[in-house]
Amino acid sequence: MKQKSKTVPHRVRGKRGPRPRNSVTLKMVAREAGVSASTASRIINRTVNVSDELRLAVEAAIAKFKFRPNAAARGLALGRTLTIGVVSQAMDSPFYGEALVAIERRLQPLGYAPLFMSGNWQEQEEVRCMEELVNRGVDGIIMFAGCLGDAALKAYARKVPIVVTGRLLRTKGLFSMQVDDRNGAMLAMRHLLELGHKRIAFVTGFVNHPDANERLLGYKNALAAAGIGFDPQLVVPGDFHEEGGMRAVYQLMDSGVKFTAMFCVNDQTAYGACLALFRRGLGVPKDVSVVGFDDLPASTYRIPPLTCVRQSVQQLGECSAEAILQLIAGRRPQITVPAVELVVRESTGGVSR
Amino acid sequence: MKQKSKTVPHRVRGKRGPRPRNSVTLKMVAREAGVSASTASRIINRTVNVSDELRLAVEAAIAKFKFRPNAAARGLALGRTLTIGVVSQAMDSPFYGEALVAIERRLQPLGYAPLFMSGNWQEQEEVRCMEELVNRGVDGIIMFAGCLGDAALKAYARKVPIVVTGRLLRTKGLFSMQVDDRNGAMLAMRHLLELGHKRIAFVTGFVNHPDANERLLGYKNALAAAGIGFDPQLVVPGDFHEEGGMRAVYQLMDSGVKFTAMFCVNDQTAYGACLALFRRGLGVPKDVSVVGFDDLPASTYRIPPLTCVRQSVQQLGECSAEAILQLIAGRRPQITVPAVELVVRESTGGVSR
DNA sequence: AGCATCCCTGAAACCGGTTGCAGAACAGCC
DNA sequence: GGCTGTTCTGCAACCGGTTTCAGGGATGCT
Repeated sequence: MKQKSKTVPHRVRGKRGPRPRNSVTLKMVAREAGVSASTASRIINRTVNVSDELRLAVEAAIAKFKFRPNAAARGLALGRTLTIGVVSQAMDSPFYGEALVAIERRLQPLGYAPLFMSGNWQEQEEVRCMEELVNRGVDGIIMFAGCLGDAALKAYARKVPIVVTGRLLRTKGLFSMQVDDRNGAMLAMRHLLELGHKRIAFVTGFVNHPDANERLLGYKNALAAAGIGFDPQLVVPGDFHEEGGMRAVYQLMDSGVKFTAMFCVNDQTAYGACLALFRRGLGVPKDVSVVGFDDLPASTYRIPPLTCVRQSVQQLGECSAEAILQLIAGRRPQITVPAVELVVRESTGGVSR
Repeated sequence: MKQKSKTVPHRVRGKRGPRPRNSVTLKMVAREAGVSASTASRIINRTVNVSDELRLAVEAAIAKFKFRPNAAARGLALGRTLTIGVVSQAMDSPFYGEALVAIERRLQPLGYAPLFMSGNWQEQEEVRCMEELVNRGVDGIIMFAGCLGDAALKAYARKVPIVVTGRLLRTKGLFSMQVDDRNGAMLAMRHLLELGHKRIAFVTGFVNHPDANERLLGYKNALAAAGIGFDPQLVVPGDFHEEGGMRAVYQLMDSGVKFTAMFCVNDQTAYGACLALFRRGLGVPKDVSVVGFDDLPASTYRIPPLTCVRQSVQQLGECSAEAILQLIAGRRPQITVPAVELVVRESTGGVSR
């Protein structure tokens, strides 16, 4: 009768794998040092005390082979990948660049690496990013704004810690932070009002974008506080980019509305607005004062340098990195959101006509 | 006598691991579908033909559980992580942003995700990035410029495919591409010369930066071709940023050298130069013509819009992504480096004084 | 019927780490 | 010496996939 071979162990494969594995493994280091892999691992991670002799031997072997533990294996064993997913909307936007750098800098000394992905302001793409990040087993996710629904976000938060900006949300495993857009807008408006402007246009962003809405609210509040009536004709749509700013100016001027100042939903919009004014022969701030929002690095070097509301994107990045770390550590983040402030430069002046 | 317990199998641990593993595993899917993990794996990867019945069962189970394979485990088993490391110098630089987006877009449909890290123009940091990326087992690395030595780069290329820009190097597993800086500089200079400028300043970058050197060479060649003597006083150092451009203008003007046009090593330098000229009461292009290099998105919206040499950073990103994919596939990349071209806008004009 | 093939499928080895458990070595104390 | 405690170390299980190998069933051919 043929014997069942169930219990016969497999022959060890001679060589395998689609690609040559030329990297140094823990086992090789351990053998070189004359210890077992477990001991070597413990020495590397300082999990327990080990005799000096062995420790030195292992360290020597590590140095000799330039051994660096395989991140995938470690991630698999530990259930942590030392990776933080970061979903921004467009990495080429000067707005996000700063934040990403700040995150990277904060994370790097702790061994964490950021994995950046772009949502491009499309819910579907944001979902793709989130799924991908979860599959890759990131230890946490930082999400900048975005159109993903609150409910979906909360669902993800049950699988992995999440820090989100641009909205306020309370759930376990999620921390949200929002800059004070409304207050920022009021700072800008108060500045223009103090300069004597009464006809102030507002170039907004996409319809229903929360940031834009908040800033519009600040615009209205400031007008009301100054006793100036709200004129819907002075509010025109933009797209958060230069093009939108240009179109907005053309639309305003073509409609015949009078205005002596503009408050733009963000700096890029202001850049476009300035160019359109220039094209129509109007000077900034001689004929029209312009205020932006963000304080991008480039704003300092515009001609003229742009007056704007500063929200420190760098600080925002630092804070979100800090928050995700605390969330991962199981603590509830104690973070103060960076304040907005007005930076007066040379794109604003008194009323001249 | 006490029996040796070597052969007694360990008791299965009840629960372990520092964090709860709440994710769906292949095994769960397989059990649900009534097949083994091996079969499920094969179905997912389409490794072999499987009866329709089983395939449908497995697909149903996957859908039911929303199963997505754990990337770390897959990476460990396959030896590939579907991750491409990208070392840029500063992610907040508008220059790199575009390239990164292009890379992401090219890689995404293939399941690859880019892992971005910043070298900050420091050899030591670049080494850190490379080490980290290698440890993480990325399938390939794209490196933008940088100060890492050629020898070191070649050494890394023996462990992982590398695409590098900004230098020319030939080794196995490495592909390099360089935009034609010299030719670009000559385009810019020819334009200024044709406008009648004879006293043209050049604001360079860091000393010994290869790009800056190449562009300086183009500057000299163009002058020589036009029969104009080279005046070292017209060449001043910058730093590739706005600040450097400003300092350069001040230095030029304070030294009393006469010039009617400036060629700047990159757009950001030109922005700074324009601002400094503005500060000193000089108009662009009325008093001084300015040409940049890069054609950053912002250049279109400067006042006046900047004339510059365009190197399509986006194309550069696409090409490098394409190249690394081909390299990973074991082919030698067939890539044509994007050409440089002159984009004439409004920061250049005829000589007025 | 007898035998070689081919197609599917599952058990188990393997990727490269971490870690629970037990055993060895050694010290301290009665 | 005998016994208890520490401290250190190694075996082997485990993370969650992929893949080799062998075996069972169906089929083709003589």
